[in-house]
Amino acid sequence: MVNDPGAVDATPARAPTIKDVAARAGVGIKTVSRVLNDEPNVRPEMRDRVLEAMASVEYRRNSMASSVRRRDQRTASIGLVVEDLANPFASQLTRVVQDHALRRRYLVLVGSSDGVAEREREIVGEFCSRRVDGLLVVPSGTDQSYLAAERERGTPVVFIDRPGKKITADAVVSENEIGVQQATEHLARHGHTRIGYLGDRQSVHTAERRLAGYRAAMTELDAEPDTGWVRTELTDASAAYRAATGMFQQDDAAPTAVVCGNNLITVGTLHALQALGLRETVAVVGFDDLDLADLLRPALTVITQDIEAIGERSADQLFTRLDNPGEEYARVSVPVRLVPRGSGEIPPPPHGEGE
Amino acid sequence: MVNDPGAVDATPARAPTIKDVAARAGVGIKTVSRVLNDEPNVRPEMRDRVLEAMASVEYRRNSMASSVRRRDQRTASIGLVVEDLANPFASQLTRVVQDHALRRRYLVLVGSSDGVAEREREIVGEFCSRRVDGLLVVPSGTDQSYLAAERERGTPVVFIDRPGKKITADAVVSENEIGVQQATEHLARHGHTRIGYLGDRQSVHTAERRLAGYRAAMTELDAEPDTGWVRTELTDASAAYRAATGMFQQDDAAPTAVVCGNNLITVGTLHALQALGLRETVAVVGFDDLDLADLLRPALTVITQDIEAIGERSADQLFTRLDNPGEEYARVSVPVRLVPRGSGEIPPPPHGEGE
DNA sequence: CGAGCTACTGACAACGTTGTCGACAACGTG
DNA sequence: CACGTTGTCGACAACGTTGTCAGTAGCTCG
Repeated sequence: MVNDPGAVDATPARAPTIKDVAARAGVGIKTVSRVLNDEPNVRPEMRDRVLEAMASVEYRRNSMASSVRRRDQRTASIGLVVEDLANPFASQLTRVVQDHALRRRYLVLVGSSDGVAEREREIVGEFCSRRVDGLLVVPSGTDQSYLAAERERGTPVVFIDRPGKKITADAVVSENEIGVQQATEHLARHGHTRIGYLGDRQSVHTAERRLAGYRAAMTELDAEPDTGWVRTELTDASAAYRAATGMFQQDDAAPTAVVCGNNLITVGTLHALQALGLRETVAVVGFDDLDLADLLRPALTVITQDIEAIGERSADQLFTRLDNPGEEYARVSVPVRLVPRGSGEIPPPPHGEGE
Repeated sequence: MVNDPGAVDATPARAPTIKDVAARAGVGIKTVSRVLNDEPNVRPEMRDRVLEAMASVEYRRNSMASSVRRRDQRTASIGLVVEDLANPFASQLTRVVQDHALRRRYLVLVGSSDGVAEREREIVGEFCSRRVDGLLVVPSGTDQSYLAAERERGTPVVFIDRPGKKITADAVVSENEIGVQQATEHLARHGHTRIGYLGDRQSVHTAERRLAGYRAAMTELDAEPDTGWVRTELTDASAAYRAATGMFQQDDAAPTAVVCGNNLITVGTLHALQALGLRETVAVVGFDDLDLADLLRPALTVITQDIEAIGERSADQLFTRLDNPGEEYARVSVPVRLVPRGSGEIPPPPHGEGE
């Protein structure tokens, strides 16, 4: 079918190379290369001839070939592995990282692991095969030791959102524990003692820290939580919906306030409260902001992570490590912020408390 | 495997090549290459030796070098240019495209143009310099003719969300006009005749189509809209907030329902209605879904784009064009869907209509 | 005038891979 | 046995670029 004689294919569809440019400008290929890389010792007249030739054939450097040949093999790209790019946290993070990388003329490759360890490895493998200069990873699963091999071969790694397991490396994390602790104390300050917590799988580092924050606050308040007030292992909104429904249907023992461990859980919980007609009765603080949080009634009180800072710090960390590899590994903590909007300031019902 | 923390610098941080693998396996480099590419005519015994050698040095193919040498220069990557990756529409689209690309073992590079034509060109240039096999572009500005050059050199282009200007090419777009027309008719069916419209810049193709849908519906309803009922050129939520505030403060001439041309405008409008205490009085239909739309009260009625379909169709379109370049350019229309949730079903106030 | 510099230029090797081709062995066929 | 065929393998060239180095011209300096 390719041998169709009728096919009009005058253009060989081949991209021009420095050879073409050199021929057209009547110079050697090295001179073209020099102009391309802004190297010194090129007569301005020559430079102009080359630039003109480049423009006339619409030359585009082949950066593949370039980085194969380069001494340092640098590709001016970094890889970012997130859980799910469709999640606002991930996409905003990606955007921030891209902007910071772009400032140094770096490109960012992104992949979604869906929280599956094997996918994470595949994506990392793919990135390394493209010889990214560094990796930013939101780690999943129980073992990131495989990254040590990549690091030894010259690809530094910075973990984001939670530290990698079975490996020491740079990490940029939010102050999860402090955030949830503050949220719980915030509810307590508004009169609550019966405070519940809904969280993700304890195997996820952030979830574990957040629950710890809740526990710390409760202990400090001398309010030993009822076992029915804490539910974990909630992996999505519908699981949270069911858990919240169960929690608030306990007639006598239901909490009067609840902290939600992440935004999916917040959404599920709000739906549950809506269905039970308790939206204006039960106080809610969510972890992670939501787009329309301030349009809800009552508007949603949240603990927000500083995504801007997380992205910036992790990109910076990676670039400094690229520049000087020998340094000690650092763990960077990024503060979180409580944003009161209404739902977290609902007082407990006036009638006497049980327990 | 190697748990020796004392062994430092045995490896000079150089990634192993097929040469290393070949030496270790005691075979020629070509045989390694054959194993790598699953080419036939390799004795199973040889294959095993090579695979073992690869594993023992943790070999990772250098796909840069590979695509430089390959006959077709294919890099197994495509470039996607969106307006802003932090926007849910863009990030969901990216996710869908990535999933579809991954199925064919393609990687997706993403860039945010911020709607700036020059940024778009820069990103496209960067992608082409990395020799992506194809481009998916949400076009900005008034001229995409520069892409013709890339196409002639073998990089096909598919436009998403709106067609490129000053160039004919494949495009995958939503049925914007029909969507807004249906939204307007939906409001009319619920008794409204005084229906307003808030839209983005008319220079944006989708915004232009959407306003056309509104106009078509209004004409069909014999309801010539008051000039105060249509505001365009709203570029962000705060502009929409001001426009909506102005629109609904016209005591006598205010509309009883409004269609919002995109999700930023919807957010601004909802804030304005909230501030004016009209949330439960004025009917609202938004274009594009919002994360918490169903948690609002009244829940938000929207026209949603089928992002899944858009991503899938555009990826498919690009891949078919990669496989057989000669085809006619196609414009694919993806249907939109009206999701009634409450805010679009609010009836007009009972007292007599003006006009 | 020659020696020694500096600025400039291009021929050529090299990067890690894939494409081409020829060598060689094992096989079936006549 | 001669012969072609098939399967297997590696030496080498080539991709588009950058690194090395030698060469040339023009200059200064003694």
